[in-house]
Amino acid sequence: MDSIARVRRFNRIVTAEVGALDTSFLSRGRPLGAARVLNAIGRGIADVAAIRDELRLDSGLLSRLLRALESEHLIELAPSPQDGRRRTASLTQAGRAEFEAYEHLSNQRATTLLSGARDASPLLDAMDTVAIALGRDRIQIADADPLSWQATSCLADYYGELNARFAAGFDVEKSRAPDPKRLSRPNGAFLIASLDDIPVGCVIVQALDREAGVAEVKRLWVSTTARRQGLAKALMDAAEQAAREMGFRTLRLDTNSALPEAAALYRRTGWTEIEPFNDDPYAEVFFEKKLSAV
Amino acid sequence: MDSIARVRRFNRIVTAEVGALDTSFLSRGRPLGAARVLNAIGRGIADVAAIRDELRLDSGLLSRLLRALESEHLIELAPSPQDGRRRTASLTQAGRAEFEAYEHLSNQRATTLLSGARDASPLLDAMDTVAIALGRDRIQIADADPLSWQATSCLADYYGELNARFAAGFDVEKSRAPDPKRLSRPNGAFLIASLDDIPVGCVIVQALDREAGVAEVKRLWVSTTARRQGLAKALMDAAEQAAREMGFRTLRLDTNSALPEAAALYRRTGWTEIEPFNDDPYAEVFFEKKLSAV
DNA sequence: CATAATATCTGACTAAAGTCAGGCATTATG
DNA sequence: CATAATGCCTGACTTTAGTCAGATATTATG
Repeated sequence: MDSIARVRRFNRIVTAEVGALDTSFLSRGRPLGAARVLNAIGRGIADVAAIRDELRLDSGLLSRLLRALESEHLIELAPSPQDGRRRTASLTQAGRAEFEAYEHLSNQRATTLLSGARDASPLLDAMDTVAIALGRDRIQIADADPLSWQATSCLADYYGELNARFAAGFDVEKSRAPDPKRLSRPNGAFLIASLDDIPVGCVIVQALDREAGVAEVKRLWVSTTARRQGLAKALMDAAEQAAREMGFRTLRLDTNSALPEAAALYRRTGWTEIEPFNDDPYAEVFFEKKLSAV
Repeated sequence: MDSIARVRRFNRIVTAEVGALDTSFLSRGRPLGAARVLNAIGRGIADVAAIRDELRLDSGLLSRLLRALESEHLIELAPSPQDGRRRTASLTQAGRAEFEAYEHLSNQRATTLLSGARDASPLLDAMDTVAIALGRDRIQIADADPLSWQATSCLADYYGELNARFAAGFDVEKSRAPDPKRLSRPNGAFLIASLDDIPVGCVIVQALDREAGVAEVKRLWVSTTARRQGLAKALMDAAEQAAREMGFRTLRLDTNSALPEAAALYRRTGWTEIEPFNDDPYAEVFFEKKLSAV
């Protein structure tokens, strides 16, 4: 079937649905513009310039919207302490309550949408796939706390996938699990790719031999909903960059033949196969890459 | 991860994308409202009341938008022949060209959107899944021409799935393929469930023994992107209804143990297992259902 | 310290969208 | 056939969104 027709059907149907989203923004008797500004402030966007940037509003228009919210006693405006020309907006108590009311409406809408399906998870996966494909350009890779929920959730998904892919399953206990304490710079890093705070992939860099300048790359994972977009490559590039920044000159990694696309990526990007450098029961193939200078 | 957060991320990202859709509607220097009306008329929505209904416009507002399009010589308005109070809109030649220009922009946008992905098909499947879940209530089941592209595409997908599911594959040639000539009422029917003209499932009813009032149900198929929403049940209900309307009192069908969810549905909905009634090589289990009166 | 640059606000606009009470034909109904 | 109902139109509004040229206050810079 024609793929353009499919995209357009998607647009048509989702436009109608998103129109309903606007009504939830309108249902509290406030114009859309004012509701959007209140929302941005509630989400922590405080500087007037930042709001203008986020919502792409004209300076004059935003000024008036802010005054309207101020006269409703929902927000307060104060000059920025750093720069007296700038102004910073914050929610009053009433404003916080109003913001929460909008949040509640949005959550309700999301719940209603899911409640129709007998099993929501294929729908959620499909939504993730679409959102990630459309928001591709906004995916950011950054250092993360290895104990954060984002990191934990990435690892859980990674282990789940290995368990499904390996003929004999995967048991974290048998594997050389990364030590959170060794995952902060300059000894290592837990890098997470995320879209709007939701993780879509990760990779770990961890010192193997500090003196020799050797580090190891582990836990390269990309969400099933974010694949085929070059994200694994971007994560590996970020890992190499992080390793260079921490002063490592050589990277090593091990992998398993049940993950052929990973090995293909390594071979494609300058890694060469080497002799085993550990006795991890799940490690079958070993790679090394010499890093060029920063 | 929190499913509500996932739905809201989807909404956020898709809203931005759909905003871009508006710009394509605006890029021809016509207000959005007028462009939407032109579009509706181009899509065949002719009656003024129908346009009002489709676009949820106020009678006065639409009247003005129509006049604006008329003064641009893009549309013509004429009283309806059936009812002199009603008016019917149609595109002039210039209007048709303008409509096509909008169509071209929309198609281009769809193409751009797809061009980012290395492999568009997971994205397209995800879009279908989302669109079908959101448009669930608008799915309609109707008789179709067995030679139409919709019917052909349903059967092709059905055969493809059997081929993937059966250990030994599936060869249409070996199966008792339905005869298009026997698929029009009162001898049979090819029912298709579709959303916005795009097929999402099908089922066939075909006479087995006219005198005895026995018909057969075949080719029950639901698109992978439309499953778990009760569509198979709706198609079977429609098939039973069609059979009743054509005067059949008994329905039979055969199925294969590689399709356990189908057999489960039949058992759940009043079908009972019977002795084989044909020698189709792919038929392993046979069912029958007596139809109650209309 | 004068001047330029920056950040926001104000006033005076316009365009687009939407609302609503009536008006005028046309059609349905007792 | 008179009356009611229907379908659309008109005029007179309001609200929302958006634009833009200054005004004002503050901060940076030579």
